[in-house]
Amino acid sequence: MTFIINCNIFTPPKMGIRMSEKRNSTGCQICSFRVMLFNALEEDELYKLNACREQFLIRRGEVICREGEPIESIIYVNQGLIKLHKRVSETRSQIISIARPHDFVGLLSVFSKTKYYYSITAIEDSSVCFISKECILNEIRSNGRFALDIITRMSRITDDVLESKFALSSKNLRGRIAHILLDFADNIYNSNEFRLPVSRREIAELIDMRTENVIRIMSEFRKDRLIRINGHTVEIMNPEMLRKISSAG
Amino acid sequence: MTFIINCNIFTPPKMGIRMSEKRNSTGCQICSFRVMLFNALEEDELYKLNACREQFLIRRGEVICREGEPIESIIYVNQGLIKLHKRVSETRSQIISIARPHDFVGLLSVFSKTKYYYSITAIEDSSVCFISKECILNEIRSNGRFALDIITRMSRITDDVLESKFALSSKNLRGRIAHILLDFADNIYNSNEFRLPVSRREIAELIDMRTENVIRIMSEFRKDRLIRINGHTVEIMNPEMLRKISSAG
DNA sequence: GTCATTTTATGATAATTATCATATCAATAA
DNA sequence: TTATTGATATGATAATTATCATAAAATGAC
Repeated sequence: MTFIINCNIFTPPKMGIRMSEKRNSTGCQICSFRVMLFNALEEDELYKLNACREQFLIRRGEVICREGEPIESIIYVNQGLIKLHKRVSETRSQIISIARPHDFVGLLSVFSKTKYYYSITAIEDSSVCFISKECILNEIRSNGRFALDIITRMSRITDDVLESKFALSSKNLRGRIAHILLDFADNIYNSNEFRLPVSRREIAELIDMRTENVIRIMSEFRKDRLIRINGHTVEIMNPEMLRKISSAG
Repeated sequence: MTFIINCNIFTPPKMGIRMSEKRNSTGCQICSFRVMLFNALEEDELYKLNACREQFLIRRGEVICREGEPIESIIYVNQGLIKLHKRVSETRSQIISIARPHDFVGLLSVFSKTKYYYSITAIEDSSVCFISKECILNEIRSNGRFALDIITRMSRITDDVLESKFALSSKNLRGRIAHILLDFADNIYNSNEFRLPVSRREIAELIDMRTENVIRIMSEFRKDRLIRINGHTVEIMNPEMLRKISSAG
């Protein structure tokens, strides 16, 4: 519990699960983070890093870390979706990215900065691991294979954010909506039917649009039978056309 | 010369300078890349990495690497300015970033990808060092302090690109011009008077605008006495107002 | 279940930005 | 030096997007 004090987790009662059996093979199986590290670490290194790790259940809407807070952990998503977001003005925010299962939460700036320049909030009920940044830095210093693995994995996250951002900036509004719907379908849910985890406002914040226009264009897509909307569930009916709209954008 | 074959450098005659005296202290002084590494490497590691390095003079406008080419080097700028750019359509390109002296050229994707997803071109006559990616990866594997240094330095570049991109996307057109002029003044030239190294079209590609609007707004800023333009030289006459325009964006 | 707040939906209007057109100037190559 | 191309400049118009307004539906707290 030593590092968790510096991160504001609000909901009492805390539903944290302390991994009390550090060598328990049952724990080993259910924790994808541990599995992920398996290749780059020796058993004792795995043990050492695991000792710096805490796993928590986070409720939908809970703020995990706020902009300006010191970065003392690397956060990994076992389950759920997490948004990185930044306030732009009194009334506007941007969502930088959505971290999905088996992603690290955050960008590589966690290594070059001491404070978060964004906030982190759970979009849906999630299970995350907090790993002490200091422990990771120590491991990097003494294990180059681990260093490379971390660079590769975390740079992939940052790359995706960057590529998506550049792609979106050359699209018109319809192209952006098409892009984000296809992203959800192809990269998060692997299905053309999914429960949209974010509101129209959050979509707007993710793709740099006004909420009204998100609402409007999704209605239009529904009217044109490109998608079907039933409550929070969206089904893509015409993926080819959506792809065309996205790339023409 | 073994790794340079895989990167298209076109201009004959090649003005490359081969660092023939690998332990020559004169060479050590003029190469900022070598100075940069000093803290993280032992002498023999420095020697080893230096053996994988080639320094070149690149002419303004020369393409250093093209989108789709394999990534086999890490590129470092000793002198000059280098743009990372990507074609969006037949007629449109985006400039991802401009690398300045003492920067690495490229993003952290060089570690997670095998091919460049952007092209690299010299904006002005430049001196760059190509360091074999394989050598760097080997060094990372065996030297955690170096790994950490590389992560930190290269992630800073990627961070800057990301932060700038997000900042720009919430600004209007005037705010973007103000932002980029201040960026040149504060972060590249450290002076309110500088020779603009890029055309209006390139500025447009850098900040997601149409060329005509870049021209128009710079003319307007000149008419309003916020800047003075004389040939390629720009002088910021009213930095406070530019800052206000940039943040109001 | 009630109530307050937020979200979704739609219409109208205003502002911003892109596109098209024309002309002049500057840079480059032969 | 000359011809060509690209860059800069400006005007007019069209398209896109934001903003403002109103209303209905959904959500969350008590």
